[in-house]
Formats: sequence, structure tokens, C-alpha cells
Amino acid sequence: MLDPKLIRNELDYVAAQLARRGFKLDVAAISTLEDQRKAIQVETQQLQNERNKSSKAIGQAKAKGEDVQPLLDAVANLGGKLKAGEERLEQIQNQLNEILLGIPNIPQADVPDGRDENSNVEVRRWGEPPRFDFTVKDHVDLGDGLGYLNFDTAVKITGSRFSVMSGPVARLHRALAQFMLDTHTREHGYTEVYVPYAVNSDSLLGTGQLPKFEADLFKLNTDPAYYLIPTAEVPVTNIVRDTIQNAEDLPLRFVCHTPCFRSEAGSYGKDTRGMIRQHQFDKVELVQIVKPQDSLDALEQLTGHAERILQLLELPYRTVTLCTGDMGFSAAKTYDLEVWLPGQNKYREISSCSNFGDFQARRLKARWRESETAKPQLVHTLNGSGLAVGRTLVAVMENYQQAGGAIAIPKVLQPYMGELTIIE
RNA sequence: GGAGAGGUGCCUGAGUGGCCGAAGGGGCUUGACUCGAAAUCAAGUGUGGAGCUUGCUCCACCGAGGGUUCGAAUCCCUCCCUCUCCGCCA
Repeated sequence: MLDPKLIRNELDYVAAQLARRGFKLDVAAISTLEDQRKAIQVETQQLQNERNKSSKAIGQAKAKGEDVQPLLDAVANLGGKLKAGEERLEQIQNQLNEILLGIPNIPQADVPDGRDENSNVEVRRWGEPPRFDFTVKDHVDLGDGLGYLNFDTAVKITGSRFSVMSGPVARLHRALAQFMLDTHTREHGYTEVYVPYAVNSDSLLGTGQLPKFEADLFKLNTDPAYYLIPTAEVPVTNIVRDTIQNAEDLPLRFVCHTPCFRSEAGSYGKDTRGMIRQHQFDKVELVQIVKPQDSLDALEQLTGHAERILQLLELPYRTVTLCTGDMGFSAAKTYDLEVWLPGQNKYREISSCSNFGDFQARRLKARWRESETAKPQLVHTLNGSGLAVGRTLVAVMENYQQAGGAIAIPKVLQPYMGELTIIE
């Protein structure tokens, strides 16, 4: 959520910034509602003040044993007016709030303008796409040939967009997650956390998935409703919801391995083959809670932590800055990491690292205090995939494939595979 | 799932209709004392919001949401959470 005061005082500026990412702010509606809000709030608070004073007077008169009937008569019709005012105020504040919750974050100044992914800017490349002296297979054919990756069985068990792995491929998948967790905890200073895979609506509101993107979520039939997490970002970032952190405890760095569940509504034609776009996939997520002045550096650092995994796995990738039109709802700036997939002969997203500024923190009421006596202020939140495990498995299979359809094991994973060097 | 007890500020703990944004104690901050520390003494110490003459005034918040009342932390209803016991269970 943007700062309501900023919207109130700099409405045109906010509208211009949001226009950069293709969001049309309804300036007229907001300023009309804002005028109404102001008038009614002042009026209502005045009535409340009147009521409080009268009630106090009645109490005092009663204590002295005086006749309170005249005082009661005087406030007789105050109640109705007050109630009407409070109801109107609540109604208008709800309307304003609904609009506010639907407004995306303002892009950082250095984010390139653009409508869609075509305007994303490549900032660096690492590694060389491998050359093969045979016809390359994609991970579906490789998995099929080996017999360790199966989509038909998953369709029987559940439906489309799920997968079944077995044997060494299942182990490789597990090894990847272990390797990522170990690297981030041992080398990058993250604290491993284990969290619920189902969350309540407050948590989703806090990180920005609700109210706008309910269609992308799996909703459980509980009362109140729980939702399967679409990313560990939700439970992990919500660790600091409704808290005030001490300055010396920041930054907080969490790493978390969870399954992620996405209904992928509205992407029916996309990536229907293979493991690229699934309803269920594993991800190792990095989350940082930092002081506002540190968030720009933290994004560079966090992106580097995610890149490090690709480098250690020796997977070629490139880093792109998302343009204003391609960024997620809550992000102020996002780097995507795109790994080389020989099966598709192109780079595909494997990680997304974002700085959210105080956008999530305001929804989360996540704050910190400079010193004992200082006022609490909002933290900044960041997160990034470090990495998407399923897509990393795809990348390893396709980049490490051998002539006969076997798959070599990256060196850093061999300790996790009982020193196995090849899957065949 | 069944039975019972509870949810108050950073912590502890009082408050059962008005003088309560909330006693007392602890903690913390500042000052005094001290060579310094401890002890002692004094003062201060929640969050969010609104308005304007930016320093003041006002509003809201005692798990959440409703209700009763001129007035609710206090009474009523619903929900959530915690604890104890029983049942079931990885």
C-alpha cells in the first residue's frame, strides 16, 4: 500500500508514477472521496467530542446527586446523528481503502519504462550456453527416456500441471533444495525457517496477493478460509507482521524451502509441456527485512545470492531488470534471473528478486525503531527465489544431458547424491 | 471432537458501568547523588488517525467484530486465540 498521505498531498505525482507501469489512477474518484472523507471525519469527531463531554458531565452530576434529566434531554438526539455520521465515514473509508489496496507500488526511479517483457533490460550474462554434437532433448523427453519423470501418472492422481518424479531424479530434486539451503545458510548468512504451507487472508493481504489476485490461489474449504501458499514469501514475510524490530536486530535474513501452489488461472495456453509451469512446485525463498536506507544495496546483494547458486551449478544465465510494465504488483524494482534451457534454446525465468520498499511493510504494520525513544517507522522488505527448485532441475537435466540421454550430476551436487556422477 | 479457565500497555498485574488510555510493581530513558557502578530519589515512558494558527486541540484503540447505554476495559451476542483435562492421531 502506498502512503495515504502521499496520495492525498501529491495525487498528480503519484498518478504520473503509476502511469509509468501502465496503471491508471482514478484521480477524480479519489479526490472526491477524499474531500468527503475530510468533511465527514471532522464532523463526526466533533460529534464524538460533544458526546464524550456530555457523558462526562452526566456522570459528574450523578455523583453529586443532581437531577440529570435535563442533561439527558440535551443529548437525546445526538446519538442518531452520531451513528449516521460514523456509518457514512466508515463507508467512505472502506471505499478509499479498497481503492488504496488495489493500487500497485510506485516503480523505483532507475526502473526502465515499458509495457511488457520486451522492454526488460539485460544487465549481465554469466556462462556460455553449452554446445552439443547431438540432437538435444528437452527435460520431458529426457525424463521419459530415463523413466524417472512422469506426467501421465500425475494426471491420473490429480490432474494436469502436476508431476511425479522417482529414483535418482527425485533425489536430484531433493539434493538441489538441500544444496541451496546449505549455501544460503552457511555462506550468505540466512537463517533457515520452517513455516505453515496454508495461510490466512490477513497474511495474503499483507504481502499483496489479496484482495486483487485471489484467482491465482488455491483456497481451502475452512472457516475462516485458509489458502495454500503461492510462495514462501507470504508466510516468511508475515513473520514480522504487527511487530516493531529493534535497530540492532536488522537486517533479518530468512531462507525457506517450501512447496508453492498456484492455480495459474489465465495461463491455460502457456508452457503446457513439462515442469515449467506447474500447480505445485518447490522453491527456496530468500527474504530480507531491512532498514529503509539499506534496501537498495540489499536488492543487489540478494540477487547476487541467488546468482551464486546458478554459478555453483555452472548453469548459464542472464540477469534482467524488469521494466515498469512487467513488474509484480507490490514491487518497486525487480531483477529476474533467466537460466539457459537447451531444450527451448532460450533463457527462461528461474528467479525473481524484488525490493518492495515500504509497500508491504505498510500493509503488514512491520516496523522498526531507531532507538528507545524514537518513533517506530516502516521497514523495507525484499525477497527472491534462490531458486525455483523445479525449474533448476529442468535446467540441470537439459544442460547436463549426454549423447545417450543420460544426465551428468553437477560437481557441487555429487555429495548430496551419494557421490553419484551420472543418471542413466 | 468434548469439558473447564482465561485473553488488559515492553513484562507483571489491578480494574466489573462514569473521575480509566488505564492503579501498583518491574523494565527502559533522562536528571540528582557517586571517582565510577550499585542502591536511593525525581521526572518521563503505548499505537494509530484527524484538523489547523506546527504547537496545540480533538478522535479511536484493553483478542476481533457486533449489540445495550447519555456513557463500556467493565454488561450481552458471535468469532478467534491461549492454557488444563478427556478422546483421537503423524
